[in-house]
Amino acid sequence: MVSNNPFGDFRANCEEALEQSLKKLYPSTRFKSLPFEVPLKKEFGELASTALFDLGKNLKIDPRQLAQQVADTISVEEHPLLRAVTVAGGGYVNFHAAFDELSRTTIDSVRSLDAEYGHVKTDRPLKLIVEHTSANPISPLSIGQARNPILGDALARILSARGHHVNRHFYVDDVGRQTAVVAYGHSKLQDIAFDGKPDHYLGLIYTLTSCIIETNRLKQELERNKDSASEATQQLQKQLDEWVSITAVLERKHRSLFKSLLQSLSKDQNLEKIISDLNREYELGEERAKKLIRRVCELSLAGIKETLSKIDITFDSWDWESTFAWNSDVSKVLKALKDTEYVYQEGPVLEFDADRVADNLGLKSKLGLGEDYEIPSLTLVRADGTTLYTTRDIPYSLWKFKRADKVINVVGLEQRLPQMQLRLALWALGHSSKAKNLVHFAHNLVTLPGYKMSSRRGRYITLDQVVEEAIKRAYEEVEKRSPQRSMKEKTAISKIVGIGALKYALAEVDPIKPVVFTWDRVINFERNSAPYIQYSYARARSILRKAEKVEKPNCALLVKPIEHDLVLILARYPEVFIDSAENLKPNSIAEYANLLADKFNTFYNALPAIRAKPKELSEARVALVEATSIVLRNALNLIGIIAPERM
RNA sequence: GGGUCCGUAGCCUAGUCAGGAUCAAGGCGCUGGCCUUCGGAGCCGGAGAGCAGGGGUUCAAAUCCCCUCGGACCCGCCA
Repeated sequence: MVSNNPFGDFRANCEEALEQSLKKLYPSTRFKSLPFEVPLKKEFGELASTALFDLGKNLKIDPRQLAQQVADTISVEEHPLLRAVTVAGGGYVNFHAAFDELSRTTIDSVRSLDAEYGHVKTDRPLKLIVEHTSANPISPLSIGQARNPILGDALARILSARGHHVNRHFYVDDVGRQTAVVAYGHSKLQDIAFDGKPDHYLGLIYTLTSCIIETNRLKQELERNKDSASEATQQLQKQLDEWVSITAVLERKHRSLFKSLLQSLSKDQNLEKIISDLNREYELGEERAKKLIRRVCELSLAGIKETLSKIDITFDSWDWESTFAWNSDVSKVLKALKDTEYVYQEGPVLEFDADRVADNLGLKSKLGLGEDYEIPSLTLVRADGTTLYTTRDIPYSLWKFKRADKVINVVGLEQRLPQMQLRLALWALGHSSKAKNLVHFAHNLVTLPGYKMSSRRGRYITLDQVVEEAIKRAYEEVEKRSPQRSMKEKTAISKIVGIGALKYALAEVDPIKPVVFTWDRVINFERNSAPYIQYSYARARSILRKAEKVEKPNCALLVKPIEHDLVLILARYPEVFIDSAENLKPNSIAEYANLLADKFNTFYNALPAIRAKPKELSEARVALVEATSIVLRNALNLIGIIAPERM
């Protein structure tokens, strides 16, 4: 029999058995759901129920006695995956699996479902949009942001394996001050040669331009306030000092570029105004601005795409933010919002009263907020008539919901408030179901020890750098361990291993927790890493290349504890997968893959497969190896990591 | 000041949402073994925490509630 969830079948057997038994013993008592848990020790079986603690308390009978009654009532013959039911502790009912049957079902199922094994389909397939990465097209992707594409891509793969129809969208954030800054800087430097990727070049221009503008602004402001020795002045001075020191570093590193940029910019009078004019013109869709800004965004984006394609991350749709500004979607939304009671004018500025929406619709507790917490208002329109990021995100969200039932925004933790305001805006507009189906998948950042990366300050390690280093280090490892392979093969392997290591390091940690960047952490080849799992896979494949093809293994011959362990882990993969997909937990797949690799290596070391005697045992073990290799590969693929045949 | 999140061995991480078993799980590092013909990026063993601290709820708390402490993030006419 082929099952897409062998452990789930075992669980169902246990539930049936317990339910029937309780019905027999206590016909009048109704049970809502019977609690089960996976025991920590092998001697306690494969699944245990704590249902009798509760019942015992209600009936004022020792739970242990009840458990014994239950165990006595159950006849395991009626449940194919059940071998024995025992009682332990203060009243646990322990269910022991019939391994001959469980092994057979599991191994048969894995081998026949192959790439589909474990990826149990949902009953309610949805059209989903996973929006991720969505980096500003003004600088290269940094390692600080790198969890976003890696987690976003893993989520998309997992949800798609779950049977949802998933589209991956990249929101190109081309509207806003930052693109005006880089476009302006770029426009002053037409013919400078730069070897390297365009996003790296533009990132540098962005930093240098920001630096000059910022220093300038702070100096002017200090000049204006020079008579008052207030706290504000001190603050300004402090900021200026920071920028001056940043400038010093940049000037030293990029002398000629900095010099020519400074020369050009100093000819212009009011830099602040130039930037905000350019921003406004772009938002209005004026040709001059379009020419300048689109050009730099496209250049940057080409570089970003190149980076992403290196790590095998692709998108179905590139959605330009400016589209929504230019096609009147933004103005329609603003008009609709103005018709609600939640928008008010504050001088020239338009504000959205998010707090009131939450109060009126009783949403605060749903949003996890205290009733007396006041949600800050959101500025929709600036004094100069331009809109803000979150404002434009409202029509974009509506646009996404025309194409999907549910939208998952993979966005940094620091944007919690704007993401919440965005949802509240949808509620205010009457789109409550859309608001409910808008999910902010919040993740923490990768930080450098001691400080946060900042592209404005030019303080970042690019993802390109890390990828390159990862591949380089992987090559050295391959060279060390498999010097006999051809150069071509070594290169191919080192890509798979290096990128795998990087992805795994960022995917394995709970997304909500920060990751502190160190090279050794992000490029790790030892246990608890992608290379370790990949190595286990390669070992399994190596056995399979040498072994004869097994048709009908007799899995009941697998009787050693480690063989049972391995079967059990394989059997559990579908439940791990379902939990990971339903609760958006890519890291649990990473964790699982590592556990499976661990068990496999123990097995590998303890028992021979090919040369086991008799032949039937060897066949059964080879089938187990094959099943393991399939599940290792399936799990790795879900987090975007390739399982190599050799390494 | 207000809000959200995090705090598990020297270090990194799982377990916390859906509370359970007198060894709290892995990895790094430390340490003692294993070159057993299927790949040593490996395997087997040892030492090392009682889950930030304190109260409470419960038959049962790392897990739930409250308080305190420490750290991160947010409270922009930035994104």
